[in-house]
Amino acid sequence: MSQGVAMAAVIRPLQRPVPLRQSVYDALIDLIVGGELPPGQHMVETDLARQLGVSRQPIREALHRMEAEGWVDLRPSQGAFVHVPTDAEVDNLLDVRALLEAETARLAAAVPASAAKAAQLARLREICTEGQDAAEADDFTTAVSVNNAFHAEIANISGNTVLAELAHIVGRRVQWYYRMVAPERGHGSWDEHRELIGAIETGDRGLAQEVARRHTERTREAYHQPR
Amino acid sequence: MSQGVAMAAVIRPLQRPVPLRQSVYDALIDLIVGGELPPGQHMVETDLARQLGVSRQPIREALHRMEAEGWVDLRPSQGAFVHVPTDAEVDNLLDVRALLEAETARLAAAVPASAAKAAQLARLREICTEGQDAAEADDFTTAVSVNNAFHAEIANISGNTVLAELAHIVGRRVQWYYRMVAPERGHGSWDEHRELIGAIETGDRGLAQEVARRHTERTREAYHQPR
DNA sequence: TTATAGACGACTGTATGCAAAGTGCGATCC
DNA sequence: GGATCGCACTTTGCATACAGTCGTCTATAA
Repeated sequence: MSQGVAMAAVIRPLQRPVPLRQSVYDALIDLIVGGELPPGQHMVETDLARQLGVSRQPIREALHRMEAEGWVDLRPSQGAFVHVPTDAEVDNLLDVRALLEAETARLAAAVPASAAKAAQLARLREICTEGQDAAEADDFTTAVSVNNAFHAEIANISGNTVLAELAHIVGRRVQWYYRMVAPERGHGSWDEHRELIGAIETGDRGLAQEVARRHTERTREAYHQPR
Repeated sequence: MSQGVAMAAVIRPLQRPVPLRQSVYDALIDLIVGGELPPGQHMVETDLARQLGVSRQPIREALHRMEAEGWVDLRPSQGAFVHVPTDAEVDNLLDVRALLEAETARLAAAVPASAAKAAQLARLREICTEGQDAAEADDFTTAVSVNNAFHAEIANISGNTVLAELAHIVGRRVQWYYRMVAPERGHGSWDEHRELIGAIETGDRGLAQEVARRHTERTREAYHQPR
């Protein structure tokens, strides 16, 4: 059967020009996570615009999105301030993350075995190896991004996109908070990650849920450790 | 003890001038939930601006926030379209809501009894009565808002503000989807609500969690009912 | 010296303008 | 008659301009 376009299977929606607001959004989050913009900092639109070489408009749009995701607080007629997390809020956020990650893992374990799932599991193992390498090399930056990729992949397997998005947003904020108190090392518990993969592979929902929850709890302990 | 300002306990941060974008945001959500803007509808900034009597700027800002919360899809250089939920996505969202509401209820049940909690429980019962009245009067609009108030109050009791916010956002979207398929009646299961209150009051975490989950599951059944 | 009123400066909120990208329609050619 | 190319219109993306508000600093009076 001939089609108007050859190789239709390979053609994808192709990447439209990335809006400036998106780049600005990414840049600002990096600045916050990286610590250049400390909590409580007043983010003056004009300054940011000049520094990033754009007008105030994309800056504002990025800030609004960041407010919706909890990165900044927007006080009317005063502008944007980097969000200052209280201890109680960090606890709350960790609770939520535990909840979301556990459910994600449970759903992923519930997915019946298939060729697609096998491929995703293989990808998970691959990510694990990368993470371990980064951890051993004390490469914190890639360790973080690899960790994100790991959880994103599990969310992928689970098949619940809504849950995946929420987990992603919450996860990034947790990483930010975590980095503020322990900037020097990632929680390189890649063995736990492997255990989780196993639980997902064998389809043991309860175990997957439990392992994920325990894993998240460890972050809380690390956070509350006396420093 | 005399203070510079009398009645300090009553004074609150006071309401700063509400930005236009906020009003626009509320108005647009009402339009979507109310069905004036059907899913897939192209929301032209200029038209909305003229209809609401403001410039394009506040419209854009509201649209960006609405995208972050899943109300509209923003296609680059094409504009905003009212989000079209797929059946799979509705299921996903219902799963997430079940998860969030159940956890909220569990946390609320875990809060130790106190004068403050007693007052909140009383408020819950009050809301229940209002809801039942509205349901019996077939006043769907207030029934919905009362239902929202009910869940918001439980989230309040739970003390986890992060969870509360998430539950609120997800809950509103569920109500929208639900209303699209069953515009004529609310799910007036106020007896279940009362059962939930009881579980929270006696501090039975497991029961509270279970009741909340069951309650949410009923929504799913109603949604998938052949129509 | 302290408290208060006034004015100045800075920043946000809103509106408008301009250029580029996209879409749809019509003319044209096979 | 059908498909394709090109043009014009629509709409967004970004920039700029203006007005209102808030915070602060200073000068003045008690």
